[in-house]
Amino acid sequence: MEAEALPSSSVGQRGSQDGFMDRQLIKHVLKRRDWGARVTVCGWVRTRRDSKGGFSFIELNDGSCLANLQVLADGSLPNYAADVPRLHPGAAIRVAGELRASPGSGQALELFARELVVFGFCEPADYPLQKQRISFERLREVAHLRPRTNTFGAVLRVRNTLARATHNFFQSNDFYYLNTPIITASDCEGAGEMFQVTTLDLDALPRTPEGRIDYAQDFFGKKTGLTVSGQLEGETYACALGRIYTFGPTFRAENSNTRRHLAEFWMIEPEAAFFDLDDNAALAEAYLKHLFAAVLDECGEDLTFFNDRIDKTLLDTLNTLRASHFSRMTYSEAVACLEKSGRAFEFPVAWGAELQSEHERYLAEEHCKGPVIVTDYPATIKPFYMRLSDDARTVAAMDVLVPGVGEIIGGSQREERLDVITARMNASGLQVEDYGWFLDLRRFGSVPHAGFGLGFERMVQFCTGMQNIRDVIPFPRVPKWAEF
RNA sequence: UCCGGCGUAGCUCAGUGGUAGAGCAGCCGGCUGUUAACCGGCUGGUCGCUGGUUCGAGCCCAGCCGCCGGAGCCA
Repeated sequence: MEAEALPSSSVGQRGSQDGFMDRQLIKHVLKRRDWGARVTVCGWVRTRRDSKGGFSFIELNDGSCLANLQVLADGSLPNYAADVPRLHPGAAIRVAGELRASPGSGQALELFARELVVFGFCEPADYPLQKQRISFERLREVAHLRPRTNTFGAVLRVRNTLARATHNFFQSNDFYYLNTPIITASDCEGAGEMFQVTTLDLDALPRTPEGRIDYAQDFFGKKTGLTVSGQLEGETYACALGRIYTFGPTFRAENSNTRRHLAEFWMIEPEAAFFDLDDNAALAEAYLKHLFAAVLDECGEDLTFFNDRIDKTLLDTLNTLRASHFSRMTYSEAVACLEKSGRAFEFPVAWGAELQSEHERYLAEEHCKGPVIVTDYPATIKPFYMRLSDDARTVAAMDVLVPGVGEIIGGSQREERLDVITARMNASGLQVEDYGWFLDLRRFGSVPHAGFGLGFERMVQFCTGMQNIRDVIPFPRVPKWAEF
């Protein structure tokens, strides 16, 4: 092989004319078939296999896709003997070379290295990610390194596609992206416990003459916390601009220890004026199906990986759902269905009681065998802001239940009648004066409107088959865990 | 928070009262256009912590800590 001089790539040096354009991402390189072309890639070594014939195979991954690029490094490299034997999993390198058809069976092409530069070696004795299988539980303890694994790289790529598809869907349906506050004094009733935000000295709390904590001296002059929902603020913009959606972090200080709860998670909350419950359900269904289609169309390689390694039914499920019609039933119909099921549930089924997890699971996983939208819940088990129906027993609530994950969406048509909502607030023991601005929406030009909240991580779970929600968010926050 | 399970080598796990084991990883050697590479050897442990029972505890008991699953709360 003739030693042809290649222009030295500038990564890690200054003064490049082309900037980042002078090296390629592996996902693009893997599609090329222009043998002999000069290519420069940068990435992390996944594994190395040596031939005593004087050359080595290096599996290189740069995160741009699941697949690795096979690099062939041989003795014509001046630093072959010095550097290549030290390239253990995790080492970071740049390779410039020529594309070649691979004679081996596992890959169509390989990069024959003409230049190999090591950015950083990776000592195997200390590096947690070796070639052996590692449990997800263990990987949570090395959350700064787990994105270098196949699974977590794939999760992030799917998550990214879901985020982009969320914006695409709402933007193309004329919803405005609205940023609602992270710190708020309004507690969206029924949504959960709030994390308190304060600058008060906890060792020397100021007190009022009555002995209570004097929040007038706190940073905001009142008691504040991290948002549990942007809904109330979202309604204000929906009742002005028509259609909005939020997509931001949400915080719940519940001591929830399950595979589908986080203390910090991301939620998408569309809110639309002139929408009734049926519009709301139609929006939810269209949105979910848009997301299924997006990951199927854009994340095929990653979904195939999840289908092979995590959940054998994933691709079938998503393909079926993208073109399906979601089941719909009222709460009353759901109760009747559960009663007729002949199942011995741990918790009794009765009209007026909450649907338990086992009930929701039966409806989604066995009766409907797919997503189901349950509507018109008893007013007594839902928050004050949901619209009271004419029967005065139910509210225009809606939950979307999906197999495996459970409740992925909760929403409602909002109560737009001032007299009705104040009566319900009083009945719930809420101080009407605390919600003045919220009630103004019902006082001035009130309109029917509706919205819902979708738990983003639950959607990522559903689209990847990942069992534990802590593995679909980069840095999970749960009780007793806030590392990284 | 409640119920259940688990905690042993860097990782994944076996070991049910009598001198701590395997596979993988690592290191050394061999072999090979390899691809979860393979073959031989070597290295590697305060058995989560504290206390108790016992001649003797990884194993039995109690408390604590942590993790996992289920429930509740919810997205």
